[in-house]
Amino acid sequence: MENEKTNAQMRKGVLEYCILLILKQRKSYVPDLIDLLKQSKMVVVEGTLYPLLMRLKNSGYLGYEWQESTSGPPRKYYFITPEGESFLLELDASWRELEETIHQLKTLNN
Amino acid sequence: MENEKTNAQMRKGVLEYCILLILKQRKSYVPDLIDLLKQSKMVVVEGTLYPLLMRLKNSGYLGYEWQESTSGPPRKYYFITPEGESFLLELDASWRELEETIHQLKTLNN
DNA sequence: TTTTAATACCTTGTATTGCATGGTACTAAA
DNA sequence: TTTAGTACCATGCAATACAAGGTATTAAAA
Repeated sequence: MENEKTNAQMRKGVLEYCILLILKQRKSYVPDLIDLLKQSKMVVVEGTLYPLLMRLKNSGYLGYEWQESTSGPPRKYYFITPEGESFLLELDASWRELEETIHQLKTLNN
Repeated sequence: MENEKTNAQMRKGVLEYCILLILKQRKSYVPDLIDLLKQSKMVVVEGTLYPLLMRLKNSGYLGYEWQESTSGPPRKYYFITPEGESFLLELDASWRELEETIHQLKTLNN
């Protein structure tokens, strides 16, 4: 149980990154995102996602558009903006650096 | 500047993991840890580290011993316990999963 | 001897943020 | 017209990283 907390914390840190990775490839609305993230073992709930999307939108990295649905209320589809794409490039670099860091720490030998 | 925040957040999530990776290989006291982490671009300050080490110790993952210093007050050297080692194995698994997750999300194609 | 500088420990207060919970609104079917 | 399903969003709490400041020990300088 202690482990799950740290496991969760690891995943938290890359949550924004994951969202942007997904939205780069397909417009999605919140239940879409939750499903996709669940498939990737990133368990996330609405209460986390909505504020996060709001922040990313307010930063100019995301936009959205409404789409009618045949089975319920309209859906808010988020998509990545050009600024979001370049932000994503930086996150790619951050991620690579982080991988490199962990690799280094695993092989401290001096 | 926005990037640095997310970059930092990514690194936060694996901070405990990094600490344990280091302590598995050498006993260290706080200024040691800060130096090593700085070399790995994980910028961390005392105010973060002390409470974190306290938590890990209280969870049984770390122990410590005092050592005299020739250049100042005695140092508190932390080391990893057997429980810490097995916790670390779980974190290794979490990290591998996280890498796998990101890899998957980068190649969503359906 | 007294003071200063360096080193190392630790605590407190603040801000961020993920999550649990609950609320509102639209659609379709019973 | 009521109920169930779907989707949006907001509020309050808890965890935690960090900034800032405080205490204690040692050694060297005054």
